[in-house]
Amino acid sequence: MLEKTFDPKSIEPRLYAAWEASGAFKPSEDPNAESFTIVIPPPNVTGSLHIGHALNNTLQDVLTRFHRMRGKSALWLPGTDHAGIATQMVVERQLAAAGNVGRREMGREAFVEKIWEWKAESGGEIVNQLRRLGASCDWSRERFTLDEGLSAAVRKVFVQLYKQNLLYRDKRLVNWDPQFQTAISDLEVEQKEVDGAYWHFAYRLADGVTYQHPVAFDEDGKATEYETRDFIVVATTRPETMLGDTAVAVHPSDERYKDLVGKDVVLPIIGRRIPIVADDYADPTKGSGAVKITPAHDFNDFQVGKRHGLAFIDVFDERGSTLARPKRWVVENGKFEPSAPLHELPAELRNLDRFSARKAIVAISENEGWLREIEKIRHAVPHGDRSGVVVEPRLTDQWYVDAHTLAQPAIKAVEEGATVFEPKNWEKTYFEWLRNIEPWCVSRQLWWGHRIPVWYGPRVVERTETAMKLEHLTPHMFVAETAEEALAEARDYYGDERVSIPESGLGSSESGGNIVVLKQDEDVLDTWFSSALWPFSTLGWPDKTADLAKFYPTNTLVTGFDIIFFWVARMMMMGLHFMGEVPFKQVFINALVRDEKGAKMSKSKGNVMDPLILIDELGCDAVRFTMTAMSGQARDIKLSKQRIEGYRNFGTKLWNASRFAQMNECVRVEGFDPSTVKQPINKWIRGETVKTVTEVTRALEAPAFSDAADALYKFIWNVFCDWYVELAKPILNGDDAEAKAETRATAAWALDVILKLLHPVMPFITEELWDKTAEFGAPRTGMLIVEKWPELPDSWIDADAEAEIGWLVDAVGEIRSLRKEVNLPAGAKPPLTVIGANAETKARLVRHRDLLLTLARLDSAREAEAPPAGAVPFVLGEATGALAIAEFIDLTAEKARLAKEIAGHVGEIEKTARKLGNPDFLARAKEEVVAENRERLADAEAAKAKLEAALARLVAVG
RNA sequence: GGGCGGUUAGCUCAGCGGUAGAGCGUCUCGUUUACACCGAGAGGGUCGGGGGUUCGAUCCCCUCACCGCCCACCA
Repeated sequence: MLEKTFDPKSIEPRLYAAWEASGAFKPSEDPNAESFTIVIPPPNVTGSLHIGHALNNTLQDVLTRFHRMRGKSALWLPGTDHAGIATQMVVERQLAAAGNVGRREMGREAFVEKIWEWKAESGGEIVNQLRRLGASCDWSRERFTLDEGLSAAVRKVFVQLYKQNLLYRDKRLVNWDPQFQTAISDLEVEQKEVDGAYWHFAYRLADGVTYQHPVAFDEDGKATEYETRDFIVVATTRPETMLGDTAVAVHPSDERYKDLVGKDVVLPIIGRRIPIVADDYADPTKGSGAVKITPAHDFNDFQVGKRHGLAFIDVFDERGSTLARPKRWVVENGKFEPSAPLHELPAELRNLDRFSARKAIVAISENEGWLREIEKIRHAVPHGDRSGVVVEPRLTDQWYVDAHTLAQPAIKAVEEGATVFEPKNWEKTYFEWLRNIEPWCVSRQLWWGHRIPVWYGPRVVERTETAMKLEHLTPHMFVAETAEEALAEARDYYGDERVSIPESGLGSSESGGNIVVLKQDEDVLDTWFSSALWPFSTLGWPDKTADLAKFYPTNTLVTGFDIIFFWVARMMMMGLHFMGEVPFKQVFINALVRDEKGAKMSKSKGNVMDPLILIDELGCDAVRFTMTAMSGQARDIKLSKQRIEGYRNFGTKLWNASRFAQMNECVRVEGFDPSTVKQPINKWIRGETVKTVTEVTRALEAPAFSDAADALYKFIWNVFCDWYVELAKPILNGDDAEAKAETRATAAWALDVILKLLHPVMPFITEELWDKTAEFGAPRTGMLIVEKWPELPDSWIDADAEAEIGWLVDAVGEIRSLRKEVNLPAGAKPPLTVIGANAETKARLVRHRDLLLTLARLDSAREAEAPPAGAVPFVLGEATGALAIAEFIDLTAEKARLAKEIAGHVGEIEKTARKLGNPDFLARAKEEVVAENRERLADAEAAKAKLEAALARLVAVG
């Protein structure tokens, strides 16, 4: 016998182990089976399962289990992401906490080794947590983005893109994170509103130049008063960069400064002369109309600097602290050339962090009298999304991917429907970003990641037969998939064997024996560079593997909208470029889980709900059902524990229905054919089951997860438990052996279908019941996880049975409702009389007398010509039902009840009649709608007549 | 500044052209041997405001208000 409740805690680990051991998670080898593939959005190795993962992975598992049961060769490919910055950060923090020396003191090799150690110890945590969620991933295919295979794929992609001119090295401004001391991409920059100010500075004009500047205006905005100025006012939000100013720009059409273009100003503090240039970038309506230009510290100024051939002066080091000697570049022939710094910073401004430098410069400006005004403002300032510190635009050499070129096929594929987003409106977001895409900076100055496969050696500038002249300042690059290949290329380039790569142990290590020593690029690649290859690198690319042939392109990608740019778009670009086919046919965008107040869950807010704790408390199935039910198409999900409890109860309900079946010997009958059943309730539940199979199948195909959850919930609870089980009781307790046997078999059959349909969403409880119910009846041939998905014929829906059971359900409902309204004690069992019944109703009354008596708690049910005295009437189809409850009736209350009900019908009659009286409605509305309204009117009138007759009798008696 | 969502019962959300739905919560009743993690019943909404299209609008269009998110920019 089943226990009274389901105990998830003891069952989940056992079943999961059994599934895994059975090989059920592996795709079937059946060569005729169509494939169904999902690649997991690889969680960070540092991560632990949060509620967003729970949602995302539940949906993937529902799909995988569904398609597996449908006979597909279903592969859900799992893995984790090395997550460059995040992991490096975590390990660095741990080392510090353990009192270790810092990463720099430790050195690159030792530090990376530490990370690997850490990964081996605790990196797999999230993978075990996915198991707790019931994820039916094929763990034998698990991948990690830094695996040798995936690393080879990364190198191949890098080299190919380079050779195709789609990847290049360039010096330009990047978003620099001074905390991590690395470049980051545009996407990793977050704009945050902060309090700031415009500092208005007066820069003195050189050579004693003066001009007339308007200071008062009339109503039309015309200047009425001028003052003579020997300075020009510029405003800035970043005073600390002024030491790198190389110009002041004014708009070419700005009358105020027309005569100053071409003149110089003297940069305060330093005393350096910088030109006033005319450039459209300067906006005459903003500030003073003149803007200081710092080409090495601002993206707009960078462009201005290039247009005017200005020098680029970088005043900060990699930490964002002031340099003693600012670095200076000039552009020659379109290339940045280092150039000698023109000056040093005054001693008191050296080696200050950005924020101290700002304070110091503002203080100086105030003391020296060139600070004109401080205007407080609130403005958006770029921050590193990981570090949270203010990002610094910085002039560095980095590797860039020509995203614009790669984006075009990715745009086209979605336009043409090769890949479809669900919900579709996310395509707009996708297009918007891809159509305005900027070059993608893929190099990172980190240690944890894929090392850039580029080696540098000196450039040959002159070659004679006996000697060559080498130049080291602008090195030659050897871009190759391996050190060996780079070495070979280099030997070819130098025409000499005496080349080595010491860190790879390649080439002669004899000191002095080499004429050239190559050095590999220090940087690593953006984590998303390797993630972009995920759908094919995990399947074995660049090798032409069987997996790749079978499982690419994948079917559905399930992910959050927050990584459409980071990941989805980039996989599209890389997949199309290297595979020639989209990486997935459908992108299902799931919502973001928020707390019950709608706030994003975050550790700092302390509102996180830990899915593992919820699984412990309420069971995995309950959490999964909640995720499935709430994954509608809204943008965010507000999760509350109560909701999960509700679905835990749902599981218990099913458990108890099975228990009921067991107690009543509803065991599976081998070879049972539902099409042969005779009992109306069995025909009816058979049809309801078919409808549910159809609906759940449709919903999971779409996928429309919440529709599936909804259909399952309603069928199992409101149809099977609330009605079928109740309707079956009299037969199961009765003497009709044949009907009893049929009902037992039908109940067992329907439950089996339920278990199958519910399995993708609630795998544990269904598998457990599948197993337990096999202890009786016919044995199972295998586990539910690999059971065939039900396919039932529509012909099993029986309209007559449906109508008949519908009538019964209505009758019971009417009587129950009535009993409450007249406050009939629960124990009272009045007789029911039905007046004016047609032949069918009379027959039903006989057939279902037992059920009516039980479910509506009646003493008797019979058909009669006239109602007994003191009976309370209700409408029952074409007939009138009456409960003889004279002793309980409050005559006044009963009159009021009838009057209220009649009024309801009158209202409806008026409304419907008005509609039907409208010639336009009759002429233009659809026929069915008109017919429906006519019927509604007739029904309402009939009901009203019956109740009026009853009321008349009541008045006569009273 | 550009874009995308949202505004429906106390709460969380479905519905998206033909008489307003669910779950939870609330209220009433219930020892009917599957289940109190239950059963039965009830109450509760001028579907954010205003226009328009239509025979008919919660649903389509316009507009306003508020809330949320994304992108871009601001010397």
